[in-house]
Amino acid sequence: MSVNKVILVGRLGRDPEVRYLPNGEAVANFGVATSEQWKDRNGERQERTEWHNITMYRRLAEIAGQYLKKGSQVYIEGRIQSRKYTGKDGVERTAYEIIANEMKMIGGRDMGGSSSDFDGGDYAASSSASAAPVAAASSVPPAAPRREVNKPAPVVDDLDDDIPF
Amino acid sequence: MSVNKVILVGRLGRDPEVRYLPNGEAVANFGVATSEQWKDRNGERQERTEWHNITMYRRLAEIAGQYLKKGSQVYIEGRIQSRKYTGKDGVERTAYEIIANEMKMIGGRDMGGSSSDFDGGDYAASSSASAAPVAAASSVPPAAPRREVNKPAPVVDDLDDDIPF
Amino acid sequence: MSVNKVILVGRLGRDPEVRYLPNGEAVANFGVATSEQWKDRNGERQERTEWHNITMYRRLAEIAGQYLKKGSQVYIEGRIQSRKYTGKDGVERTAYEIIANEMKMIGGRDMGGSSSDFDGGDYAASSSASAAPVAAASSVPPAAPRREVNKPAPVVDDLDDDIPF
Amino acid sequence: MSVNKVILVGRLGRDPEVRYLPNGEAVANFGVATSEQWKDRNGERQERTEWHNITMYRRLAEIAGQYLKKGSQVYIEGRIQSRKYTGKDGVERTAYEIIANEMKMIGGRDMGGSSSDFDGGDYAASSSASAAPVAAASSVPPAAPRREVNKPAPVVDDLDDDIPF
DNA sequence: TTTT
DNA sequence: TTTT
Repeated sequence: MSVNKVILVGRLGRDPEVRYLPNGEAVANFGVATSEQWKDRNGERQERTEWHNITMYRRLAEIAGQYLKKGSQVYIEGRIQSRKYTGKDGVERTAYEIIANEMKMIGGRDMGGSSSDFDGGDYAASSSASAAPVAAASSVPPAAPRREVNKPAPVVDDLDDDIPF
Repeated sequence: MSVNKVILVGRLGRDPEVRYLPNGEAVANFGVATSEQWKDRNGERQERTEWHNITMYRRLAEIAGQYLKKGSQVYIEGRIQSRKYTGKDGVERTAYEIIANEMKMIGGRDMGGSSSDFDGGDYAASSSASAAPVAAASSVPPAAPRREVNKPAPVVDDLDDDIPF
Repeated sequence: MSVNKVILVGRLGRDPEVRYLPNGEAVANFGVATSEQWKDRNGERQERTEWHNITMYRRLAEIAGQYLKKGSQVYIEGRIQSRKYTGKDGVERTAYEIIANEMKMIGGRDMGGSSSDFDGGDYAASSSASAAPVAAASSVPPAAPRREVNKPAPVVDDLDDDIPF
Repeated sequence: MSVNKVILVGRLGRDPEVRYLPNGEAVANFGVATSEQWKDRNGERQERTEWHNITMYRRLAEIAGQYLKKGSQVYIEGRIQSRKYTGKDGVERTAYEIIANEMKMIGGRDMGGSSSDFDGGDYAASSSASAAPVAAASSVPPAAPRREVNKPAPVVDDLDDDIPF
């Protein structure tokens, strides 16, 4: 028995990148920034920003592609997952990402999200999605040449690229 | 405004490693395993274990050093923090760790933890600890040659080693 | 957009009480204790126990009925929900309960739970369960004369009793 | 060992009510609404709103009094606590409230909160506050005749009123 | 009592 | 790469 839970509230650095697995399942990737402020011992205001790589599958991925935009503020629940990969430089590294199983749009108004088609909402991964991790390949982030996003999202044959995030 | 929160329940893979910063502050590092089970599309039982690198400071670090052992089951609350470092091979990598601000011992009994001196308990990082991240150096995990643990923990002069975790 | 999330780790005060709605859906009710200890300003050790009324539906309810027992340690995730009811004394009161959507058995071994048939596990409410609250009546806790539990659980016609929890 | 944690994101129904204990400690009370939407079996859109009674102490209470307003969107972390009281009608009831130990203002802009003096921020209860529950009396909500709020908050002699929330 |  |  164990628990591996992450709760984030932050903003997207870019529009989500949505891709499709050979079996038709959608996969969305995007970064979410959280930042903390504090005063150091000299009383100086400090800030530190952390970028979280988010991965969503299926319906959640599709919703992200439709409604989330660069700058959108989101509440995300998920789990931490690490993954080994070999970079173009032939070096093995470990990437970590948050596999989301729940997402809620925050703040609403129109920052990142056209209020005309949508005004806030919350979504959960299908039960099976949350229980059954998809094959490793599916959680590999987009390759070097970025493609169009939120558009006629291309069906890709192989997500097994060598560059993470 | 943002939220960066992690909740874990899992077991330690080793005894915690406790070190001391030049200013006398304790820093504890240890790994916690969480695992998930699921059935794949062929109905085969699958399991995946994730190892989380935990970092604790100050009082929480000292308590970890005193009461946690390899195999101990713990509840941990903290935040995700990443950190760039250059390995011995000269390659730059990013490590992620969980900076804990709360810890509770679970299950008790005698698996990992002598019930004679202690029977469960919960601890929170001092408010300032949670608000003010210590200098980056302090969150660097132990160097290659492992030292004694939970013992007359040595005061180290420099935590700026080049190997993470 | 809003978030209403509760995370509990505690022990059951009794075996779960499982009942069935007219439509065949299972409903489980049980109390979980959490306690906090602290030292008051006189340095005296204080303790306070809180009892949480847990409600589970469907598969989660059935699993609770099968595997949870008085004394079992559980991790529960859910939401807070209040409910007005009128007691036998004709007085209206408000009860609050935790509608669980995830449950994990902790600690294992044999305290509350026969390790022969089971060794820990985690369960999530079906997506629809979490999305669609059942009619108010279904969340009403068992009436005064306690019935058999974890057994050939009786199909009840009406859960609209007037005593909460 | 146990965990009793609540995470809420919602909006204040009214300005916080801040009072002071005889010892000078501030206590803030306010309601936060969370709501869930779902479609029932007839495909009809349903909504249910839950009101959570929030209690904050000390610095957190003062910050709430200063920066939170009716309509403000907040992230709150705390624990569930119940409390018995006898109403004016002589009937004993149990009230539940969320004792907050962390609060973050969300969304910013000017809905509920003058962006001139403040633009988002996060606050944690002092460590001692979170560890040591204040005397029961202190968590009793405001009595019938509402007093001024967010103003020269009066020092009250006794919070032992008989009406909760 | 909030908000969309 | 976000935002205040």
